[in-house]
Amino acid sequence: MAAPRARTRIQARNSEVILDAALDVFSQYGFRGATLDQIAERAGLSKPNLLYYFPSKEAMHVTLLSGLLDTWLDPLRALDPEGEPVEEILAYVRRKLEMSRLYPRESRLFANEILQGAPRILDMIEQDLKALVDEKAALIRGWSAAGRLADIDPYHLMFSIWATTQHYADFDIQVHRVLGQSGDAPYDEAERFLSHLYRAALAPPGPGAR
Amino acid sequence: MAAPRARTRIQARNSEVILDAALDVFSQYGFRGATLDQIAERAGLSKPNLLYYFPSKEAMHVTLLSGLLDTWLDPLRALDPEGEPVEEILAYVRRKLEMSRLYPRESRLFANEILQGAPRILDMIEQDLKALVDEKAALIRGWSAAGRLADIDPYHLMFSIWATTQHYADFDIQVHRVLGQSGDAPYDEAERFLSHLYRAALAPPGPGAR
DNA sequence: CCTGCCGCTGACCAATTGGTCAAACATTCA
DNA sequence: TGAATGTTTGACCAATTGGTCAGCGGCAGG
Repeated sequence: MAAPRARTRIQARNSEVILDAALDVFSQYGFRGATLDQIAERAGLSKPNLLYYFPSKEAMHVTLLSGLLDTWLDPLRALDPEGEPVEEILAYVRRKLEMSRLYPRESRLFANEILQGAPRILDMIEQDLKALVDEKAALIRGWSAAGRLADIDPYHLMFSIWATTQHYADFDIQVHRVLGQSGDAPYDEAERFLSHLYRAALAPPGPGAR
Repeated sequence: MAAPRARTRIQARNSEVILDAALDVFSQYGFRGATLDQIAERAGLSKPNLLYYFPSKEAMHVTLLSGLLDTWLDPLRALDPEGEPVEEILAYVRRKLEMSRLYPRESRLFANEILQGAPRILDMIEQDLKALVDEKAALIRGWSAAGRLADIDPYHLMFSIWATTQHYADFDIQVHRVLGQSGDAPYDEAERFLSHLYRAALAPPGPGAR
């Protein structure tokens, strides 16, 4: 998911191995709780070797985070002003849920960063994220005003979509234990549930609503 | 919120001061990322003094967590089988949102623990939490079967309620930055939004639905 | 006023932390 | 093949970590 700079084959491979291991550890323990020894062990490399590829622990963390927010927002960017409002938002929910299913570690890395006060991505949140959200919020408000969507707060709609979809990645242990299931089964159920939830809440108050 | 054992006045006061400081630090950095020095500084006590009241860092964490899950489930326990289904669930959402507003640190402590794999509360989740959720899920299914509630998966309904309400505590930095607001204002908007969301999704398919 | 316990602390400890470095080893390419 | 370049590591370092301990102060009850 992250694409490190690399000049040689070995650099490309090892940078990736390191970032993958770092993602494992950072996403579980957060930046402060992670140790280079843990990352080194999981990467199958020596600690000094990690520091041959990255100048510091923080550099690994920044590398992981910097690419993340961008990828994370792709599903929202894809919200199409030309599409049918309810279906567009439902498709967004599905894309977001798919992100949680495919990239749970990235979701947890992000959650950990926010929980710790977002020290390294506060700027990005206030700039890029806010700008995109404002844009899409205006779009959704337009849909509502045109009667093509229920009259709903677009910001809190997005918060709820983020919360419900990321929940399956961030709290997956709880989800699996409560359901007594394992694997990806919860995601299929979640998709059906969330489709119902948002379809019902977003349906426009048609002139002669059935 | 937590009630430490205490024999003398000083013990009662200092135990509470320590747990309050520990909650600050643990909820932000997680168990591994938290340090006794941080807790000591925030509590205004010396590090050895902390360890006079608690035998170890882990003991503080366990003390905080042990009381937490119980309190955390109170809103769900209060779901009344005798009540009107839709209003009962909406009241549950409001209680849960109120918990996030009043106890955001506790919410984050819990989130951190789950993110790290719930090493200290997995048992509680599989026992107490699962039992309560199963019970209430059966109740909700009954309501649906009786046509008093939409036919909806009760487990994922609860997941979505947890996710959306706790989001305002766990991701509050993001929420505030995106909204460009501060203080409790988001909570009032959230209550209106979530009421609409769940009312729409839970409304039973009445025989002659209006 | 003295005795005894509770509360508190400075000094200390071993283990772990992120990070350095010189030297050894491997690869590439002329 | 050999020199230059790229890769790896053991040994090491200072700082920080969670935790110990002997002793000191202060308050309470006799």
